[in-house]
Amino acid sequence: MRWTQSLIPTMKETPDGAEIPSHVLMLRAGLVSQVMAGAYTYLPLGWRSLRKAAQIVREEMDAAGAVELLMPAITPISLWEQTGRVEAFGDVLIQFSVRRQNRKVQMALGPTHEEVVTDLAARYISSYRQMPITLYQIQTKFRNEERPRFGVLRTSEFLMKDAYSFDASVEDLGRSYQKMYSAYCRIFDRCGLNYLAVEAESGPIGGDASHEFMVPAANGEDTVLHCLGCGYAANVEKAEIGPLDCAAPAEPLAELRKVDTPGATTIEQVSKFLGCAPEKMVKTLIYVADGDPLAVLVRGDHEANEAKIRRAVGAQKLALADPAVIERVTGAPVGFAGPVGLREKIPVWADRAIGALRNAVTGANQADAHLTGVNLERDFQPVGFADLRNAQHGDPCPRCSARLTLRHAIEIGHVFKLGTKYSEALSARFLDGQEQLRPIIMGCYGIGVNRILAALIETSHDANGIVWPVALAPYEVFLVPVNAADPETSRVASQLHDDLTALGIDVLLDDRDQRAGVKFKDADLIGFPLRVVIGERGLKQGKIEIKWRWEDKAAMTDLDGACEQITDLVRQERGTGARFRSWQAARQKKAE
RNA sequence: CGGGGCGUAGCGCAGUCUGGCUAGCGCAUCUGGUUUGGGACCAGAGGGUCGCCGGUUCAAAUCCGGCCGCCCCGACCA
Repeated sequence: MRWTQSLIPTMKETPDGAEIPSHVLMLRAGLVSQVMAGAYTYLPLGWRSLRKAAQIVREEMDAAGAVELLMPAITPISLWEQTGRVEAFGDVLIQFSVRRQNRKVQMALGPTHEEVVTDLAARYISSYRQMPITLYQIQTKFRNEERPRFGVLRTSEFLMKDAYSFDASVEDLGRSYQKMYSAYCRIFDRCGLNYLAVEAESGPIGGDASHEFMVPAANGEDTVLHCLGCGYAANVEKAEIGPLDCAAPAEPLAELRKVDTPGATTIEQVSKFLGCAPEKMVKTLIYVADGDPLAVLVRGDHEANEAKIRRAVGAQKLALADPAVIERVTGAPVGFAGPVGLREKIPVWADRAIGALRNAVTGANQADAHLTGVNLERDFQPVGFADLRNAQHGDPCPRCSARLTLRHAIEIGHVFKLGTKYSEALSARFLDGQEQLRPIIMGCYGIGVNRILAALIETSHDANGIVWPVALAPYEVFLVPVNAADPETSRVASQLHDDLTALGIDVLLDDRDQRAGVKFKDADLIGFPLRVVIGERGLKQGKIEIKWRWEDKAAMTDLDGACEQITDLVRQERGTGARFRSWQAARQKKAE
């Protein structure tokens, strides 16, 4: 391809509104163009990279034994009604209706395809002999994001690989799941991503039933806890907390005292008002679990974790109580709840860290008042202690007790054991070997293909621009004729372009009538892995220049045989990405 | 949906507070010339419903009201 025949609108300046590196660089390098909030055109270069990512996904899914199909993006609303997900998705589901003759047909744009694929399975899978089978597609998904942001990281329309496994037993599901897990590792390895497979909040099957694939990045929306000691990694919603030092400090018990705290309803306000640290305070949260109110105590500087609470109290449904309920059970408006005296009215659960508090500050269950000198046993006694909070940076690892590291990350993939939720709702049943009719056991597996690009750029750029691995680069080789007006330069460049292209190398020839500096800047900005420069000086000695994007120095090589040499280099790097990886590793080491 | 910011040429911005010359600058584009290894230089040219609607005024990019759009923080996120 020649530059002048493509559409590559690179920009010198950062467009107004773009902040994070991936967004800035994708716009500046002419990969994407924004159409509206949350919707982007993939320009020729961006589309090439996106297709390469999709192709890697496709190859590895095929290798793992999954079969590709394509389901429609428009779906009948009735399918979503059957599984109750019209309500579950709410405004995220993009619904619309069309007129057909004398009736209206209600539809939704697919945000994911469990319903459609399960309906398909219900029609065609009726025997255990047809399983295991895993179906997948690479398709545009639609979700009406409340607030699209971060460039292509959170958009209302995105390319997703979604796969669904169908098994006759939980054991078989485990094998299907493991195959997908391994395929994901190969996919992200091939894409040159530094990722973590983290434990995520699991579904109905429990155990290690869900993993998210995360790329640690400063701008990631997710939070993961990672143990550098043993490798344990989990989403903050899932992360367990190791044994804590629960011995109460050797501080004498203070007198229980009520103090006026007018208008101070938050931990921050009370902390400021009374001059006490948040970690000396008890946050009392009133929840409603399956219809019954209960209180949860966590330390002032901790965050309650609803999934852990739900598990601890054995509730199906759990939500923070509304103000009316809070006022009824505590006798005070929101912001003044405390454990003292609450036990007589509702069950009180405490996070384990509460056990180590001495002379704490809590709400007084009375408007504009708090209690100081509050102590466990003397003043209140929970019905139980459990791990009820989100893990924090520095908390002990549940496996090895080393300290957990908190990192922000971009979620690029998710594997999940679904169980029978959808097969039961949509009557996808099969006959087993004992002639019993049973619901199919499912798993689902998603990859955000756009996010592969964004995550890569977010973690692989320098001051000059993107640094692509060969696997994802829009073009593998960038040919720069220094002076396009020089006939010999242009002849050699053109020949090299044709020869490399014929050998199956993705090459872009910068045939613009521009000064060399402009071309070099764009080469670095877009980040083509291998830059080949053809200049008059070198040509006089029969030499051209070759440089990897991630290296500082260029190497001169004989024009004679250059085509083969370039082809070899690209092919090696295609296979292993070894050069890219070692640059990444060196860079990471430097950063630490 | 709460809080904040922004909207002027393809892109980045100044001008708005304190209303008044023909709405300006840099980049990009076009023409001619000189250049040609890290975003060249000279001369000239084209390109604008100042987000939209309404109001105030002799006069509105500028003041007032409403709306729309974009970005950031928060809430939400199968």
